[in-house]
Amino acid sequence: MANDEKYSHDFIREIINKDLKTKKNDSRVHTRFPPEPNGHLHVGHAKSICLNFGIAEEYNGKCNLRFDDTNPIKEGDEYVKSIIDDVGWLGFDWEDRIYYASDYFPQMYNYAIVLIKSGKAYVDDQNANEISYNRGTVNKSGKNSPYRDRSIEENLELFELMKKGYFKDGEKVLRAKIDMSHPNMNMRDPVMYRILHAYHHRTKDEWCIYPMYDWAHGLEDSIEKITHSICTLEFENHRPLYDWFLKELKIFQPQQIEFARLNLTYTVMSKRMLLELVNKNYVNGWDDPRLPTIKGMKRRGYSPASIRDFCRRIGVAKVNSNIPVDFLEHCVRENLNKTVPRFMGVLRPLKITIENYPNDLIDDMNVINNPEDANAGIRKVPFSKSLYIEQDDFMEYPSKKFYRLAPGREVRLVNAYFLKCNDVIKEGEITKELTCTIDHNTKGGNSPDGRKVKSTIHWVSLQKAIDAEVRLYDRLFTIENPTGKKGQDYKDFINSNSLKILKNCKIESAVSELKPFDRFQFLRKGYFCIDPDKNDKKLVINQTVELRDKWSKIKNN
RNA sequence: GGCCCCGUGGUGUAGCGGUUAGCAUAAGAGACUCUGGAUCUCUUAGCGCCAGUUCGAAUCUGGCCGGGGCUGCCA
Repeated sequence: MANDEKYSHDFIREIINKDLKTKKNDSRVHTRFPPEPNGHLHVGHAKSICLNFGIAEEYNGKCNLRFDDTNPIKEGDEYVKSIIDDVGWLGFDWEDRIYYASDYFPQMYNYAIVLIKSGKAYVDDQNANEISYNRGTVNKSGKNSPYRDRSIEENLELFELMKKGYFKDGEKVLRAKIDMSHPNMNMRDPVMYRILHAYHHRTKDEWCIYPMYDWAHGLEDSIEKITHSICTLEFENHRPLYDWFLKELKIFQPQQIEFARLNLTYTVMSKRMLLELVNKNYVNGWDDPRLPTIKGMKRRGYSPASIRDFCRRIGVAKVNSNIPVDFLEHCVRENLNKTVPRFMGVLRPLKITIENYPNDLIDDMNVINNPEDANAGIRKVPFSKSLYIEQDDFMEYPSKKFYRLAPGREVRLVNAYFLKCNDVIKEGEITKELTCTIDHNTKGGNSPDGRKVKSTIHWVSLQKAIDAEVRLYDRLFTIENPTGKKGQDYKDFINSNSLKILKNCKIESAVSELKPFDRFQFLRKGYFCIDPDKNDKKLVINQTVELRDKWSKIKNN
């Protein structure tokens, strides 16, 4: 199965294939997704989620959802809930395997005692500044702590007192005894435990010492018998330490594998910046559709399938890359095109009156729901003497390449009639209304005489249209890499026009039946979804992404 | 100055000693179309550099150049 053509062949799967061949780990494949519950998930996490859960699926293995909650100061329950929601929404199943690093605190403590007893760990009384100073620099080796050679008995006693709360925050730490002149800074007697008299979202006040990432993470993986511990590139230099702890303890040793995290153009992905954008109200909350958060993408109308497809298609490697956000949008369009129904909505309405149509007649037209899906069927859409069409679909003095409606010109109203514009009613420079006629022989959209029109436009009955607020989103930043300009704050590049609200949109009434997060296409305009702000009085619609638009290129060239 | 990682079309990836260097996307041209959408066809475009090993190198070796990371009691 693992060798099947349909699966991608990245370097991680290559390692797994080799391990399977040599029957390493009894041919088990067991991964994990280990978020810290200190923020909301974003599309970068989605890449990791798809990788870890995807690999487990492909190899008939398992993937755990594990909260790496070793720092009570930053972490909280609300994030745990949010992460669980998001991973589930993306379409992955951890079955009963939802774990917390904090559940392993007692075991970690015991392992620390093992290390102390073997002379490989010691309690250090230096403060944070001293430790930092004595660690040296990348070019200068560090200095041994004056407390480095305490007796095992003293270390045991002190460590126990640390745990019992005899010391204040920062007064002591437990350190691994490795090598203060190691060329890898991580190996210069790294801190294993710090004292934090802080309330933990799960263990409450049970602990006042908390394990550091490097000490904890390998233990978590080992305890869960993870076979392949996949993380991002910045942990490459931590791998020797990861291995060192497990080897000293002589316990199960997973293999840490590092890959390049996802970067997307025109956005930021760091938790710190995302938090700042939210807290300082540059956006409206964690689920703002302009944000690359999972919640933002959900509200924007991105489907889980399209995000999964995107993550699969960008591949996984060790080169730092910056993926064009257009590619994400391409994946979204491709998925939505095939799966989502079409409706008609006029975003910027222009009234037209059909002179040769009965005043009171409202006739139902048969309109195709989705030309990409033969099973989607048709629906009835009311047609009447007065209609709204899109302002963009009319030009009084058409430019050369424009072939929509213009005075004297004929176009087709989708699934309705051929329409000809006769007069333009203006107030000053502004076009207020068009008077038109239809060819009654073209009902349904085709002419029996076989004549063609250049263009087909959408429409909504004036009497039957419903009003809606439509929110249009543009990229949040004005440059591809907002964090890449040295000396400049990423906030300097925030796009002040990233949100446009259209309040006077005229929508086909069937859209009012849709529920929040339902996705659809407004014919010829783009993909949209119902915003959760929708209520009985107000219909709110988000633009997910525009359709590809050749005309705008022609127009602007 | 130390240590670690990485260099294949514009972008993202495949390649595992012999391939017309594949795929996707972007760009350009055309066909088709009741969405200037979708679909289809074609075109442009790539192995960082220099040596070495070999009958043969994107692939193996060395050097160079370029990019990224590492000096939290964060993860």
